[in-house]
Amino acid sequence: MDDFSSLYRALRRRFGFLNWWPGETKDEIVIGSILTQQTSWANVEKAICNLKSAKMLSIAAISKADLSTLQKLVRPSGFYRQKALRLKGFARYVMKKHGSLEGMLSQDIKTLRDELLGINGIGKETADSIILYAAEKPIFVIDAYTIRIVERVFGISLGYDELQEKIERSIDSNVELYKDFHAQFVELGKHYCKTKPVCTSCPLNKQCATGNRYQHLTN
DNA sequence: GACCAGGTCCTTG
DNA sequence: CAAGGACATGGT
Repeated sequence: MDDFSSLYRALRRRFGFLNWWPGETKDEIVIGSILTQQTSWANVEKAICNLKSAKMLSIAAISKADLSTLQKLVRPSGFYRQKALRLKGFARYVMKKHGSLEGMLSQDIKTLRDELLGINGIGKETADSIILYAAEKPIFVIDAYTIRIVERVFGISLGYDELQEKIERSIDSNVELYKDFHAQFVELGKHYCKTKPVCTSCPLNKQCATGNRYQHLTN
């Protein structure tokens, strides 16, 4: 019953092609992936806008930035002391080790992922977001919504690595598909799958659907 | 005022 | 390994 291709088609019909991070620079995508940790995108945009105005929307600029200046610029995105530190730490690491962001991103997936996970402030989701959206290499990004939705729709409860492996085995290994499917999970989650333990209004609950748990999406 | 957001890290049991 | 707290601003 775990037909991810079918779920994707249903979501795609319901929400359209979402196209996250279209035509942005790799620097902006990476910076955004750190700023968006546990934070609404609207707030992240404010911080990105501040960085852009200050000409600090690049890894090279951030690597040389003054910490308190960085804190002020990213403040709207929340956890601003922590994020300023993470951003600067990441940027300094990249410039020192690779000389440029592109240098780091051009490595193969496994090397890149292991390296990213060793940097403070970069966990699995952020590492995978950077690999998928900035490096544009096929790795499926799992987030809290993905885990919750899969629990409700398919009734299976898996951890990050297991679910990632399962989804990657279930659909084509395609960067554009991975990007959009991940975005679709988040979009669906924002509509129907908030964190409340009991979500009676959620159409994804088992009792809300019969055979096809996401039939309502296709109507 | 309560709840939540496109997580991660650190400490405990 | 699972659970719980800290980190913080802004929208509903």
